[in-house]
Amino acid sequence: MHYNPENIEPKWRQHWSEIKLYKVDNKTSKPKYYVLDMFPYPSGAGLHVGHPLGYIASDIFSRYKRLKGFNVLHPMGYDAFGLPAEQYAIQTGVHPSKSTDENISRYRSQLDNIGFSFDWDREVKTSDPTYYKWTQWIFLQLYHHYYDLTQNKAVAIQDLIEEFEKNGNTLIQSANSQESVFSATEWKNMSPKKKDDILMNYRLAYRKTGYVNWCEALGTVLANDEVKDGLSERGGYPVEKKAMMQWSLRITAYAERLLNDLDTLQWTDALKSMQRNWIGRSEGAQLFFEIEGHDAKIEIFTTRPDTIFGATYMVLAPEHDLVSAITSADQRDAVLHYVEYVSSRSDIDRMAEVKEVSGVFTGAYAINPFTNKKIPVWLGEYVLKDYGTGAIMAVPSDDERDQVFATKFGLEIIDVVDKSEYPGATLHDKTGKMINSHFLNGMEVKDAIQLMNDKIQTMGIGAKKINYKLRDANYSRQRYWGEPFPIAYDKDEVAHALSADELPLQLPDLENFQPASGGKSPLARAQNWVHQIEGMELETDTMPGFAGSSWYFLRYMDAGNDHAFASAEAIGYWQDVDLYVGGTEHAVGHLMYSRCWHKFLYDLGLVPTIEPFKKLINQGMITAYGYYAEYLKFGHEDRDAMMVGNSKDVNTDTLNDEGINFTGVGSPMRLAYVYDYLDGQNRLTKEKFVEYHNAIGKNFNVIGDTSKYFWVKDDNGEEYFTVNVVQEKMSKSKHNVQNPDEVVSKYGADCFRMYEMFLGPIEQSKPWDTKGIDGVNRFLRKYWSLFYSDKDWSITDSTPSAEENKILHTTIRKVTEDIERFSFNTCVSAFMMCVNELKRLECNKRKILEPLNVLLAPFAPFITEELWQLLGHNTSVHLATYPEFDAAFLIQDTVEYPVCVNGKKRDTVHISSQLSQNEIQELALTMDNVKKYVEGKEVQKVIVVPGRMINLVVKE
RNA sequence: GCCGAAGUGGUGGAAUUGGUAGACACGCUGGACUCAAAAUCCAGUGCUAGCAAUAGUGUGCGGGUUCGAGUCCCGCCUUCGGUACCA
Repeated sequence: MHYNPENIEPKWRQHWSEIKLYKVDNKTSKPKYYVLDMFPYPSGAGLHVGHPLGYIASDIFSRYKRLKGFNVLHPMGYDAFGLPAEQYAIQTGVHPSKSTDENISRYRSQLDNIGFSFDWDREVKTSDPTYYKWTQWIFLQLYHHYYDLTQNKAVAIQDLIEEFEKNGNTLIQSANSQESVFSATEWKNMSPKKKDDILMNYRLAYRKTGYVNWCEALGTVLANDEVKDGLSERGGYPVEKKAMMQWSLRITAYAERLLNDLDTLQWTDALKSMQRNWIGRSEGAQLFFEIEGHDAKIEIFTTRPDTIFGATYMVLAPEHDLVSAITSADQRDAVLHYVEYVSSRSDIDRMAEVKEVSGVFTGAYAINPFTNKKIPVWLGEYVLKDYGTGAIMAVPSDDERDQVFATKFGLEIIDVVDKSEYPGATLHDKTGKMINSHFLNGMEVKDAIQLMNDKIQTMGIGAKKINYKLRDANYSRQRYWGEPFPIAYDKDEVAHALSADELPLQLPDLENFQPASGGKSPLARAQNWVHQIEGMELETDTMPGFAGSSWYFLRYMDAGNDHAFASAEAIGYWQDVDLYVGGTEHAVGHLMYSRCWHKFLYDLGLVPTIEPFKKLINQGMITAYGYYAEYLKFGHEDRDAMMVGNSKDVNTDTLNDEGINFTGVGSPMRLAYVYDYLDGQNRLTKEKFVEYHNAIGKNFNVIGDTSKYFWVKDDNGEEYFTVNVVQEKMSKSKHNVQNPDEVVSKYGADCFRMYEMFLGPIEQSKPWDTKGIDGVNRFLRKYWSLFYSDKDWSITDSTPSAEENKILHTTIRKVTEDIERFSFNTCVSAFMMCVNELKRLECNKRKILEPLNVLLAPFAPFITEELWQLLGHNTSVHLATYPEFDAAFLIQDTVEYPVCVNGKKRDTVHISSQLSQNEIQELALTMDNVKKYVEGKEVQKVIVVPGRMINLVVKE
């Protein structure tokens, strides 16, 4: 019998599903282990070969843990709310729930095909009302709580109201955005609207003004993703920042805990440092500057109060609240113009721009509280509204960006730190001696900072403060396909929460998914839905993508529960995620939000752990090759202005002779599926281009008219242009999605699984290529042939030789170690070496092959199950016991040593492992090849690394 | 710009703690089997020179530490991910 996955795999797939082999119980005496994959967004392109990379790794680990005797929770579900389904609905009229369900069923069949050990009874779908009921419920808890800094946890808003009734807000220590102070009496006399406004400033889920990308021409709010260079990606219309009342989550209340608890996690240092930098804690001083002729003060935050004598101007973010109030009449036009310009710029553009700074003078002057000098107040796009206070004191002598700004606009620069005693120190280093700074002169920077902090406090112009780069999360989206807020507003715009028994608040059915007028969510079109509560209007915005994904790992513990997001018993048993596998693209966003929600639920006593994900592995992306031809621009009346070719090929001298100017490069043109038409140097010849265009290119908007292209002639007179090959994300729009089904139908799921692992380290990104898959396929057939010689079953019960045992136990050790460190590619190599060697020995012994079969089962679940049954078992190999490693089989009596002279290998020698270092040394010196290099020279030193190598240090 | 990661043969990659660079595969070359092909098996394969033994050289670039550096340090380059409304 020959290995034939087409026969084996469907049979076991069906059998395992029938007997619910992977069903997991919440009650068992076994130790628990929770392995989680980041759940996918079910896109219309289907699952591509990149998705399963992490799933296969986690599946191998889950199966390994099961064989080791753990009760393993390994679930899967769908992050089903999202923008693409809504856009598809706008284009086609197909309801997002319908397209999402279709995509999900496709994903499901693709996942099933690969043989994962998911317990599908625990599947979750974030867009399911039985799921988002609990997303809404958690939102309500956030709404009903504030963060108490004395207890350092979330506390019920009711307690806060009682405190206000007793003391106003004079005593309470909390995370808030309330600016004014009020007494108990004042509180009691406030209108319900006023009370609601104040409570909003304390709630963990609260409303404030936020900025969105507004596209007037499309009448809609755009995601950052949909904006390119200040224009909408669709249509190329102008986009500007627009202020809107938005829900926010007060994640900043948890900043300190999010930072400190990173230390308890087994995550990579890279990931932790990304999170630390994202939180961006800095200690400094809050400081108020008076403005000449105005009552308002400018609040700034600085980590360098010591440099205040060098603060020669101030910069406000163009969106700063004070801008319109302080702008002088003669600067008004310039300021308005500048604010309009900046509103078209993304935060990334604003931060990334270093060469060309921009700014405008407001006409106002602030007073430097220490020099009492008038300093001009400018606007600059490099100051962001949401970072710090949205205003800075600029010290051009000690900050690079301030320096560039001051130089450009001719602003005064005063040196305040002398770094001459610290050669090599940069502006970023907090070192040096203070100069030109009155009472600070001669002090070290560190001491000066401390002194200034105290001084600011005693002068009453500010205070020591800790600032975080982390910002409160914007939680509103003007979209249809997301969780509705369980919030209704009365006629005074006072927010009222729905009660828990009114949940889920379901999405209304719609036929038109276009945004409603004024950039409102499509929900505003469902007027009956909006007004379903007498005298109230429901919130029409929906929650963002991260809402449902911030707690889904808890739902898997008890997926069907209708009384709680999960029962206390289930959560008590499963506790937290032991191993989380997912992409680095989620390194900050999703992981930060999940950690925050988890800590909030911890404060409420609903989860027992302070962190949700103990250990985390980042899987790399599988990318695809993309092929591009550059658009070249020419200036010549006889030719079209745009041609396609490659700027590398353009000889500008020749062009100029012909009277054609090469004027630059436009955005490149994608040549989908062009691979088969390229030659070895990635050149596309004119002849091949025509073939390509007729067969494929014309379907992908590739221009067919060859005269529009810039052709280069090679020595043989062949005309061509060069195609650039790049690695890029797989996506439907790029037509580069590789479907795993195709690979599975050709080679089988076992082969697909092992090949994905064989491609390389799990955490590395790599392009998809099936070039090497034959090697894995050969391995599986070779493995099968150990059990079958030709047609006949050949397993015997005879006793294994020492060599056979050594091969087996070497493999057990290697594979086990490598699974534990998530190095699955080297596991596959180890299996290959093992099978190569057993094949060489014609080994067909049960005592070797049976344990090997269990060892291989997590990687190749189908072939091992088939062979397990043929070996005479009547329960699944996946319920077997992991083979034990026995070191006794690996004892070696000789060791092979490389012998090096001055670090270069000159010979190797086999030495008994019993020999002493001295004996080894003497032996090495007698070797012919060594003598050659040592002769006539002085041997200064002999280094023997036991079991590793011998090095002779020789001097001329 | 800022934060994080990666860069090793023609290709994917291995080298776990500073100790034989290129394991395991793909591809390629030659051979066996075959009427032929597929499959399978055997041998070779970093680069340069040489019939060969062998020598030199070699882990993105430039320096450094060390008996010894792919691995550690300093300075760069390129690519990828994130940058707060893609998921």
